[in-house]
Amino acid sequence: MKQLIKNLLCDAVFQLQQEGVLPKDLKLDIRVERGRNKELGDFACNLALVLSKSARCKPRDLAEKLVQALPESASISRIEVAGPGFINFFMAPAAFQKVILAVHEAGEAYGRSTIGRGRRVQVEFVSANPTGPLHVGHGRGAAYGATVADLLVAAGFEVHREYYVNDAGRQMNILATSVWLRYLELCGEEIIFPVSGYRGEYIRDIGAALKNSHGNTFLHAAQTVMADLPEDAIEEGRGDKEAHIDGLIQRARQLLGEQGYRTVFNAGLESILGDIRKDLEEFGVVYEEWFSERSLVESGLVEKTIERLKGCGHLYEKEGAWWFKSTDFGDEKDRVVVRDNGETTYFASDVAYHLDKAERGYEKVIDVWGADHHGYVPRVKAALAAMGKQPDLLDVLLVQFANLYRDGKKVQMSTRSGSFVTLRELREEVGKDAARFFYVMRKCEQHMDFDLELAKSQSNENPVYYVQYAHARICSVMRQLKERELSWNREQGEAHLSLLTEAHEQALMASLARYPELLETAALNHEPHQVVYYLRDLATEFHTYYNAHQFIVDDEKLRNARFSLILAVGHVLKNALLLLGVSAPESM
RNA sequence: GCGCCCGUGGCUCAGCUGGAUAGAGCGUCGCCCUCCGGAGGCGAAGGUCACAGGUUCGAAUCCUGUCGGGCGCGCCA
Repeated sequence: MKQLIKNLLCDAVFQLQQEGVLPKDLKLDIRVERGRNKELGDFACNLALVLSKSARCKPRDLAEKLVQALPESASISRIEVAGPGFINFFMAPAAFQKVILAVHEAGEAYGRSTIGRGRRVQVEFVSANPTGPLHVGHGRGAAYGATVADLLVAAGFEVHREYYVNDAGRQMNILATSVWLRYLELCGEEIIFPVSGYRGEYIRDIGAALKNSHGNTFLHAAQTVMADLPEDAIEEGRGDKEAHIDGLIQRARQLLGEQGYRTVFNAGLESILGDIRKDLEEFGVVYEEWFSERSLVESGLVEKTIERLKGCGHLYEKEGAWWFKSTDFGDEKDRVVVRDNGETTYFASDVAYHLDKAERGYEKVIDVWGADHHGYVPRVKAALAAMGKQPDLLDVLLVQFANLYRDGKKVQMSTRSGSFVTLRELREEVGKDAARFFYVMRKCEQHMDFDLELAKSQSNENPVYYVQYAHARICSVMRQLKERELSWNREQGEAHLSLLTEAHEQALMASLARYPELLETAALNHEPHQVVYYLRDLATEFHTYYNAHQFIVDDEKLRNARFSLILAVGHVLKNALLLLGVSAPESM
């Protein structure tokens, strides 16, 4: 409908250009908007205000001329000039009625578009270190990233969802060592667990599994393990916990050998990654690819990338380390890629990873990161630029933290004390539907307060239930129809849509017509929250209609027409809910 | 100190990329089924859009500054 109006306006502008009212060299960007309220029409256009300068006449006068020049259209019943020079369009009722046909025709595909024209987009999200279970902070990134990806699919893009697995580097070695130490404990050794180790209960479980599968293969006496290590910082102001843990890692490698160490390491990695995978799957989040950092290192791609940067003269050596001159590309300081001990940094892997992404031929690469990583954006873009890639290829979407509230009080969380709420616990407490819905309710750059009580409450305060209830209610009415031994006659209903003249019915049809546009903007702007707001609006309009009118009426034609409408509403509610990863129950 | 994000009714947030009287939900108050699920609906009260300038026909929206909150500024990942 928008497009129709745009076309008409385009014709009008062309005609005025012929008449010399408007200059010929216009850069046209015709914007058609939905009217704020019924009196201002269904659509409005500010074209006259925008063009008044180049036409050298008052906006209102130009608006009148444009209206005169507009071709006739059966879809439009009335056109008005209002306010400072807006052109308001009132659609003919029949134009909205067609929407119902479109919904039934397209079914689950209604609202989807081809605007993406099959262009390939990569979306990387969550990518949490596999050193422990996902917590509620990751949950928001998961829900947001998954929904953005699904929205892009709905908009006709070809989407590649990816999880970057940080399975290389120091943190993973700390994990492997932690697992080994717990294993040793289970073998009866007395271990003083390092301050910097991973202390979660799940590490013990992995250690136990390791003992089950490998017996005493990795057993070494505690004295041997702990001998001559830098002192740990168990007490305040003494020792060096970092040096201690690094010493332990070295010791593990020594005593276990390459083979054995790898086995312990993989036991930890696979267990935790498997858990994360399952967790996300249960959350309705799936990936095309789990991309391993280790594979990047082992394939030599990291090294190649460093050589490439060196070759371009973007690296220099200082104090034994190799630095990337990211300040040449807008970063605030240069970054180390190879440490003085010869190891490459996490950043080096990430540069290689993003180079790889850039060379895979995506139209767009989207990274969803926690907002605490925002300082990281300039250096990655700098690296892309240095390697001759378009930095704009990469869009980094930063997701702010979510604070949990219980009984009006903030739930304190800290990784250090291990007192963080996991995503799994959240799902178990409030359910997948509420969690997915609540997470995308706010735009991503907005700090979010996640009210646990509200998410759990089965009442009108809970927006998830409110929307789901609308869907269930429609299904219920349908069941009711059958109980009265009636059925919906689609053909008759669609033949008599002109009977839908009530204001509530008009409003619903207008909302259904708006859905495709909504999906499009939500997808292109990466704004799932738009869908949430739309859902609530549509549900409200339906509930209002429900309270005001009977659907199961004696007049057969009207009844079928009304069912055509509410079933269309049901379809759209379901489509939108599923897009958010929320179920659309038939009864509650 | 520097950088990024945020600041809209008591609370939580929208506001369609500069438009016509700033909107929802919750909470508060008052109403509505002998009728398809009251997990619903209708109505009322409640706002200097943090503050001060600027850009223009027009600013909650763009620019500058101030104040307040969050986050980040490692040869950690």
